[in-house]
Amino acid sequence: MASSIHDLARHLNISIGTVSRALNGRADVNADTRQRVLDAAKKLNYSPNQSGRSLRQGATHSIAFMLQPHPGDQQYGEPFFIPFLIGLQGRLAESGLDLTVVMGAPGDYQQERLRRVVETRRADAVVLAWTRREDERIDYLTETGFPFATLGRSRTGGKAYPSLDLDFEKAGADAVDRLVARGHRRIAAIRPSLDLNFGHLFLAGYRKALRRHGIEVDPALIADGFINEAGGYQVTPRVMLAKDRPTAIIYNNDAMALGGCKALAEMGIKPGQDMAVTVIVDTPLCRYFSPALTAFRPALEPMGRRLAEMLLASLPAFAGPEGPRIIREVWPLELIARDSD
Amino acid sequence: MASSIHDLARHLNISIGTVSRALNGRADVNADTRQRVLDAAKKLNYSPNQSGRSLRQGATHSIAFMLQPHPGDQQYGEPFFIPFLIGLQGRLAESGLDLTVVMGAPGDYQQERLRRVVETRRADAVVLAWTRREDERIDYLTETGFPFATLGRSRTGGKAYPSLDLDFEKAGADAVDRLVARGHRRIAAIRPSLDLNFGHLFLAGYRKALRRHGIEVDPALIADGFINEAGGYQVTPRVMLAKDRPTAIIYNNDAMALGGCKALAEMGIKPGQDMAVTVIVDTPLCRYFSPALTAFRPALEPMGRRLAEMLLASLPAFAGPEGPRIIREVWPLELIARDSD
DNA sequence: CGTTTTTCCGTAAACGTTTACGAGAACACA
DNA sequence: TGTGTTCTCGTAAACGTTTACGGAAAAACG
Repeated sequence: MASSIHDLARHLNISIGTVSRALNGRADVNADTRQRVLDAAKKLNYSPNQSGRSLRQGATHSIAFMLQPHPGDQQYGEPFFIPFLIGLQGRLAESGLDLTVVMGAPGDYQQERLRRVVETRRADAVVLAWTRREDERIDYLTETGFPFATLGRSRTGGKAYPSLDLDFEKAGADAVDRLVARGHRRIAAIRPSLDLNFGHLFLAGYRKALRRHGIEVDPALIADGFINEAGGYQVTPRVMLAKDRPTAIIYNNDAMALGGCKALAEMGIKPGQDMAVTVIVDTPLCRYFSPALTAFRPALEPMGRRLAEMLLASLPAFAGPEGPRIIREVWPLELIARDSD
Repeated sequence: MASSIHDLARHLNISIGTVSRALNGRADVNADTRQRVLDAAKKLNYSPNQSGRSLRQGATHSIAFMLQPHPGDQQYGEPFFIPFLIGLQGRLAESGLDLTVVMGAPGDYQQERLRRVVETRRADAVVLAWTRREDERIDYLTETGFPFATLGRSRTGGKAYPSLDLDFEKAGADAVDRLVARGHRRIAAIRPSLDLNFGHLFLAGYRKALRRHGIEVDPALIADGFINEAGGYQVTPRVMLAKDRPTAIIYNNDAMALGGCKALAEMGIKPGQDMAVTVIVDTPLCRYFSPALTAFRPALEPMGRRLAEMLLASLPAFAGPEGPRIIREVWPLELIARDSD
């Protein structure tokens, strides 16, 4: 069916070794025979069997991205990644690497799936997202020495791996600054209840900024819930019960903000009018919601490209002459002012 | 580093053949030795090298989904797929198959990428989406005999492959019926200008329903544009120029509807008030837009599961005792009435 | 006890590549 | 002519599996 390197060799009356060398552009092959090999390859529609190559070289030439839907979050969490993935695959393709997204079922925190990818050597490296403060995936990968990079930081105990994250701390502080400048002093913060690292960072920035403005941090104004619409809907009433009601709410997440606005509406409170609402991570939904939600926007596609470069730099096979390097970066979020605050 | 079947064999003082047989559950191996092998495998943390297996068996045990961002459509088209992919991978996993999403750059219509997947035998089958009326990918796959299934139909000249599609024709007709019942007679239709098959189906249903109601089809009320927000924004004014203005617009696509609503707003026309707006394929954006858009919703996750089953039934290695079967199905879209019409 | 069957396992080939090694031919140089 | 160098290519091993085949040992049978 599909032609192998043997067919090619037989057809040209030449040894398979020479064919392989010609195809792979090695120096020790006559320019003339190389051309003949290339022509024949095109004619016979030959392309090398990936399993064969991988087996021999011990490399798959593909990078795995672990995509992990959150439970009940089928709609929101992942669109976020598409532009990122476009950037990632674009850069990887330039280095001859494929990007394969390995899907998991919602819920299981992909530890098992990750093991499979690593142990069966389906990829040369993996890219992780939704990093947690304590992330067993990172522990596992560093232990086994399998190459990886993360979108998002973690609380790493001195482990070194390429990572690119957004400056959620600064965004949290910026959000507070902006609200204070507009006269607010009772500012609530709502974030996901999971151990997701960006939730912690956001809250740290929020706290720091409040203190800087001489505003006491009121625990009654801080809450967390499921990272989806239902979570925002459930948890918003809680901060509204504070004896001194908030006049502004910062949501860490678009889905939670949407659920929160629904809860506010049911209390007769109009976002952008009776209540300032800010979202940390912008998505298309923020833009089209009514009122349009003020949000902080990441540059997802460039981030994808950049993380690919960082990962490549850490791989011996792709690193420059100076050898592998580990890079970590934190990128800013851009404020997009809209109508909700 | 990673343990191979040889390590296992050496450790147990047994031949690799026996180890392999034990691991693969073949009958001709003593129950006792099998247990010893399994224990050792767990202890040495052994798992088979995928490249080795694939090479020997001629099968990769993975299915590829070709994800193709549309140009300028980084935000809208793909979230659509996530629930579908969840269903797809869920069912495939039950049969021991991995789902890998191969990303393409926006723009190139993935013919080249598809070739690579097929020729380098990176997957045992592929799943296509965004089928066109004339689809060269389908031609290519049927010619080469590579197994595949499609989300969406095509104008197949007698070619047989598993496919699952939504009943866009009926949705188009239903949309018209509903608008007519609400007193509209000047109904516009806006769809993507690409050769995407669902655009044709939608329009056919639209036309048929109009005729059934004795309403003449006015070409001035039919337009197409880029399948993104800018496209909807650009093309909407065109139908508004008809001498007899429409009182309702059906959009084939959420992004185009959003752009269209923006155009309408700039003309001082309020969707849901001065103009009925209906969208064929529902997404979260439709729900959160203001006014919330009436739309037709697909059951994406079950569709994913179903298409996986259909694909499996067409693969000799997975088909039941009756042998491979080719199935095609068309699923209904459910009307979600909201505020825009 | 001899013969047949069954059970279990080792041997080795095969999948399609890449690559270290060596050898023959051509060439350069003295 | 003899020696050393450079080009080019063939040979064969290796990557980690699976599996057809055959054979030894054990069991069953008469």
